[in-house]
Amino acid sequence: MRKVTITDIANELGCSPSTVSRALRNKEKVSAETYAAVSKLAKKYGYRPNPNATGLVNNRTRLLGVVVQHLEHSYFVKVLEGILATCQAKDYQVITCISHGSYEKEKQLLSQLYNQCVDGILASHSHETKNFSHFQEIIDASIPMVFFDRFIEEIDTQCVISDDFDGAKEAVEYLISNGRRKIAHLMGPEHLSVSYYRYLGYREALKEAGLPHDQDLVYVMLDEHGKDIANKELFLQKILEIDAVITFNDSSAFEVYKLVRQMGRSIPEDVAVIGFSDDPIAQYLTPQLTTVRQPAFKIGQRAAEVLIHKIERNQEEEIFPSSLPQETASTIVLKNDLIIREST
Amino acid sequence: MRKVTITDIANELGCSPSTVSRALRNKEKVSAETYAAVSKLAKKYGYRPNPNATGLVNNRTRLLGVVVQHLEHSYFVKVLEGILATCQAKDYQVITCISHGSYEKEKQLLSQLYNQCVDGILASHSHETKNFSHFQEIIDASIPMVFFDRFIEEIDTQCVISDDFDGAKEAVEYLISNGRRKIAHLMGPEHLSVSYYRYLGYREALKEAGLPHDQDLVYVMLDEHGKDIANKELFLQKILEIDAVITFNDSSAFEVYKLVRQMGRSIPEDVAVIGFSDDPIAQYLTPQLTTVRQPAFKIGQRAAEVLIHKIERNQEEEIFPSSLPQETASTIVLKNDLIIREST
DNA sequence: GCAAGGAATGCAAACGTTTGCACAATCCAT
DNA sequence: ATGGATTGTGCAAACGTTTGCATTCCTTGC
Repeated sequence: MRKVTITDIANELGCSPSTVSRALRNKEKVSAETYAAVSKLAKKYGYRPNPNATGLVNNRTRLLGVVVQHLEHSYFVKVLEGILATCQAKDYQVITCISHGSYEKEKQLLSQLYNQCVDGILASHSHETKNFSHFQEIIDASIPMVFFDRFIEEIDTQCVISDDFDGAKEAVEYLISNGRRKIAHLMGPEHLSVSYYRYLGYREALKEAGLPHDQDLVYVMLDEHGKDIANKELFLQKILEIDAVITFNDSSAFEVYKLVRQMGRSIPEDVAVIGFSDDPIAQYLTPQLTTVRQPAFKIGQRAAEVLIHKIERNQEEEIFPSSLPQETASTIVLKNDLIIREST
Repeated sequence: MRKVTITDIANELGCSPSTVSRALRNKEKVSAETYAAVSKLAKKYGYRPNPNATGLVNNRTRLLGVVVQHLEHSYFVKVLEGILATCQAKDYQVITCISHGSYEKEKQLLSQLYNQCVDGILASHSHETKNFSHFQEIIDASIPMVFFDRFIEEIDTQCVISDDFDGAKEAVEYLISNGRRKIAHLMGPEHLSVSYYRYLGYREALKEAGLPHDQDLVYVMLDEHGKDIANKELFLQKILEIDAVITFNDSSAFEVYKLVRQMGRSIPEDVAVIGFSDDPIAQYLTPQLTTVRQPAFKIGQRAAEVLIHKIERNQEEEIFPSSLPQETASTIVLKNDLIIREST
């Protein structure tokens, strides 16, 4: 019941394992007959190289690690699907890890992946993480690493994100073009770069349209779903004056729906609402939610492509040292799409 | 930049690698001093065994494969989270694969996992799969395997599912206890065992309550989301007569919402609706959807536990052949919960 | 007829572990 | 003192590959 090895084939053929190895990887010269005989037997027995053995000698595993904070939002699931799609095509396997938003867990997961000898790591850091030295350690150990969804200033490596500034800006421009003038913003948790970029996009659109920026129209979510909002009472009163809201994500748009109704106003007639992400729930809300769709799948794909490119570049580098120019840290920014539905 | 090896430690200590190995695994006797010295150095350098090397000699990788048809329903995501939780605790890594509902892809993924030398596989077969020989081949190659979510009669191995019969039955009983008498069922795709069990549960509840079973109240979904229903026109007309519907999943309950409204009736006053799964969308519908919650996380946890138990049992078996009684194929059935919301 | 060159193959070391066996040193009972 | 356990350690093989070097055999050219 043992899997067939290169030695089994060599024995049956009466030649040495090295010859079989060479024939299989078609690298150095073997005679045409040997090549044919080996190929035939290998096919017959469905020979596959033992990844532990090749891993040991080549010092690579074709294993990639993914660290993500949770899979509750469909956004991260889609990113993961994108990663898996690319890895499937390029013949890498993916080890998925969830940090549950915990800094300690994140540290632990990274060190596990390091010990597992993955060829590279894709990560989106947890909410809780303020100190990024555990990522730096991985990079220092020369494990290629690419971040997605979240940009980390402190760390000098590649990153794939979506253009949140532009996404928010376009959404607000659309509201303005529909005649909305008093547009509020329900902003995400303050320390997240994504919250901030969306906020800036919102401001920029107002500015370009010559509308005043009123800080009283900006409110901050204290949790991921918008159930808890700073200065909620003020926001409730403001709902009577505004004609549109753009929120940080789709579940918080649902909370806004409730508040707007609580104040006796209707969507979209009195108040237009735009969410962010295009979570499946957007289509199940009444009215269906207009939202900024992030290219989640594509983010995953690109991130994996960048990582694999980096890995294979390193591989070459080892064979021909310094044949390639030094790669610079770069950030790939993908465009969002505004999906217009009934709430605007 | 190389990781520290057992030999490095041995050299620094002036002893042989075998001594270090023994000290680290604390197995055979080493002197107290050697043990202390080795432990100290190992800790100092953060020594971790190379998984390729241990994998090669022990013929195990602490890698598990998961094959799932997609991650679009939060159900499968939660199962995956459960699997990851157990594996995290037991120090296994998980390679996730998505079949996208394709039989060919499923075959390909299984053989990849086999070639990768995973210690075991967790799988839920794709919609399309009618022939299960590729699973049988894995089992014949003595790779431990456990199925979840879907039961396969043809294959003799362990399986973890939820009690769909009972879940549906309880839901219908609840409707009856609320005075509903003409209860329709929107059934899932016909060849799936889950569809059938839910249907049977529905019938059983009617029977026990002494209500007639009317086949005109049962309709079949032609897709996963219930946008396409066999005999849709008939169903529309029936909506005028019925006072409740239980659907195959939550997204199809949303379609039923639309149809009920289209016929000018209201939920829950005229028609109560119950879904299945407790997808997050259930809470975002208006009215919020009563649904049968499947213990998805727990299913994943249990499936992984069963698999790991099987793997470690096999391990022992190799050391002490036939010391343990033959394990029998068994099915673990977990209970569902009825989550009561506004739609009933 | 023989050296030079090339093609095809084998040998052996290496990757980092584990483990059966052998050996040396120590201990206790006779 | 002598013998047999007991204890700690090292040697070497094994796991399945890859690969630099050596070897063999065959051309080919003079």
